[in-house]
Amino acid sequence: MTEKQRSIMRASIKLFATKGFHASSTAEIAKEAGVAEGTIFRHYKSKKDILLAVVAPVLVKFAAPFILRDIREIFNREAELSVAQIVTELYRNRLELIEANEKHVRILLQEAFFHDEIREALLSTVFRETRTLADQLINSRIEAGELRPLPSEAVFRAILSSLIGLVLFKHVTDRDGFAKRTEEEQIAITVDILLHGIANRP
Amino acid sequence: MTEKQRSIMRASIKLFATKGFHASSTAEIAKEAGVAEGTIFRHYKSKKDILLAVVAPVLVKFAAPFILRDIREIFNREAELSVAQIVTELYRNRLELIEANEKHVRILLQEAFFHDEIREALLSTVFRETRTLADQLINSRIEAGELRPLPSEAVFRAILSSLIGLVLFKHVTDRDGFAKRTEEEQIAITVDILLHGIANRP
DNA sequence: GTCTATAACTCGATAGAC
DNA sequence: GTCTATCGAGTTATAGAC
Repeated sequence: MTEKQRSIMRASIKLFATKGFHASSTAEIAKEAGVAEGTIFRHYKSKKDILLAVVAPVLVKFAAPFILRDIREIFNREAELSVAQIVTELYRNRLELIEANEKHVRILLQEAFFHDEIREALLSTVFRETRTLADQLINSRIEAGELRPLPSEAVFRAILSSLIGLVLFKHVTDRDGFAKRTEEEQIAITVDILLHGIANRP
Repeated sequence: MTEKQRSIMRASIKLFATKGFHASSTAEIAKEAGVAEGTIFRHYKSKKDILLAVVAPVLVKFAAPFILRDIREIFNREAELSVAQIVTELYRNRLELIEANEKHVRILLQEAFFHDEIREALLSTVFRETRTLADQLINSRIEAGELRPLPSEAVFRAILSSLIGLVLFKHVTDRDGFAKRTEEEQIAITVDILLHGIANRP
């Protein structure tokens, strides 16, 4: 990857995140990146290629760390971690990752509306793989009596919904300035509600 | 509003929802609407005008009271209904509304990513008012001992998160064909988990 | 229907690295 | 001398505009 290429990536991320893919012209990208327009097409065979190049690393990032790599480990070791602990760590980890990759996430979600490839990639990597691993964990914890005997699909949905809620509300309330509680407290309350919802009572 | 104008609106909504604003040309809109391209510019001074000056305000102004009306209605009967019943009805009602206005919802969400005006309008009308109404209900039910003494913000987030989860999963699993349960069952399980999470034990 | 701008994209020329 | 990254004028199609 040459310096120019990195520059094209940086410019594309900036423009796609703020104006969207369709509204950003290759001429703008070239200008923002400080390269000739032709240079863009030496490296990417089409404008859409730039988009996919921007989005791909994020998909990998979100599919790979923690949950996909470590959950199986945790699960196989008959872990000493409770579901509450796992979910808390999961939420922390995801919020951090989203914050660190905010622009990329924006682009990914925005363009998932329009491009089948991106939507499909998102579903088949992040979603499906996560779901498969989560199902194993959930079912084993149900058998162990830690969780209520609910359909694992519903439990998965509850866990993911709470995470999405945390992310959305963070952005909404941040901008409003009426978030009095710290993020750590928000996570704690959310996990408390979630666990009351899915766990067996002691 | 003339018949042609209505036709342009209808065509715009259809195209914007499926391809997005930038990917839809005025030529396409004209063709879809069965009018000459020039007609569009007699009514709207630019393409963006169709979106901002017409589509967005119409959506927000007409959608907001409509959305809130049902919520108010449901909340007004609150005395006789349990939180579980209220939330169940709310979810049914919202899912129905979203299904019936899928295209409008898509445009709103898509454009909310890019246009501050739309995002702000959504937040300051639908979101804030709903939140105010919900807060009253939640706090009164906490005082009555029906709900656990949690911050109403967190309870509101839990209720809304579950709804968002239902909507998202509906679209994902629909396309996957692995939704075995009916929507009514999905709602019931979701409400069950939610209520276990936020309600006091009997 | 027509005009003008601009979109994505091409390609021959160039220049420095080895 | 060849190779590879780069440039940027040039091409073609189509956009918005009226």
